[in-house]
Amino acid sequence: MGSPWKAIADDSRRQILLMLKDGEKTPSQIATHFDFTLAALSTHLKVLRDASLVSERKEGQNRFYSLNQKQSLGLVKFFELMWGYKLDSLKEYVENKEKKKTQ
Amino acid sequence: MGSPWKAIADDSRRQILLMLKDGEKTPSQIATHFDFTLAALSTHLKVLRDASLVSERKEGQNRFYSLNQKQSLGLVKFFELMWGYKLDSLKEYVENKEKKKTQ
DNA sequence: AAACTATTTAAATATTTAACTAATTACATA
DNA sequence: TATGTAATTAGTTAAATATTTAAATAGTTT
Repeated sequence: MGSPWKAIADDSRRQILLMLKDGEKTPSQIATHFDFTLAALSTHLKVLRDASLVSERKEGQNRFYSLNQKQSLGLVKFFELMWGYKLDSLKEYVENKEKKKTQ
Repeated sequence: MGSPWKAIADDSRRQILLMLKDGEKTPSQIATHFDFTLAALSTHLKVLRDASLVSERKEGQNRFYSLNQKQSLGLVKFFELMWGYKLDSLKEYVENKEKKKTQ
């Protein structure tokens, strides 16, 4: 499996992930938002797939890509680890954001 | 400022960050845990510094590096964004972990 | 001041990565 | 079956990155 950290390090690939948060999309749909070729996008999708950050579903001549949330949750584990298993910082951060939202 | 995503994409640099979670360390101390040279470590630290993931404190002939938590919290914002501002997944994840800890 | 210690910076090299064009695969439809 | 469409794979090139050795900087000690 490819490194999810390397996968997520690229600006375009992070944009792709954000693009998928509202539901699955085909490479052609995603490609319209970028300047580079479909071939380049295809390689980006491969990197994300190899890192298990996205899943691919085939339907006829189309392929649908969607977020694979589990793997990205795994990345948060690192931050958790970095903050000493305490989780306090992360939790406070999350709850703070939540307050802001409901204000 | 350098990209914190690129900074954190490297395995060695993530290890360095974890090494710092218990408190500040000098480059020489950190270097003992790696196979590469002190010069290589110095460049890794520069990348982390440029990404504001660590801070440097000078004292005599030593330099002490420490975690800069604020910036790494910023990275979590991306995951939050990816999960649709809902925060539910992240929150559930955090609380789940917390439960496990106290079990 | 000379020698030593801690660390960074510079220059060179090797590896990895991102992008392109062109070719290929796979499916759909006329 | 020929043509079109969707997407990937291959081969190439250019740029970025990681590492090394050697030199430089800065502070300490004798």
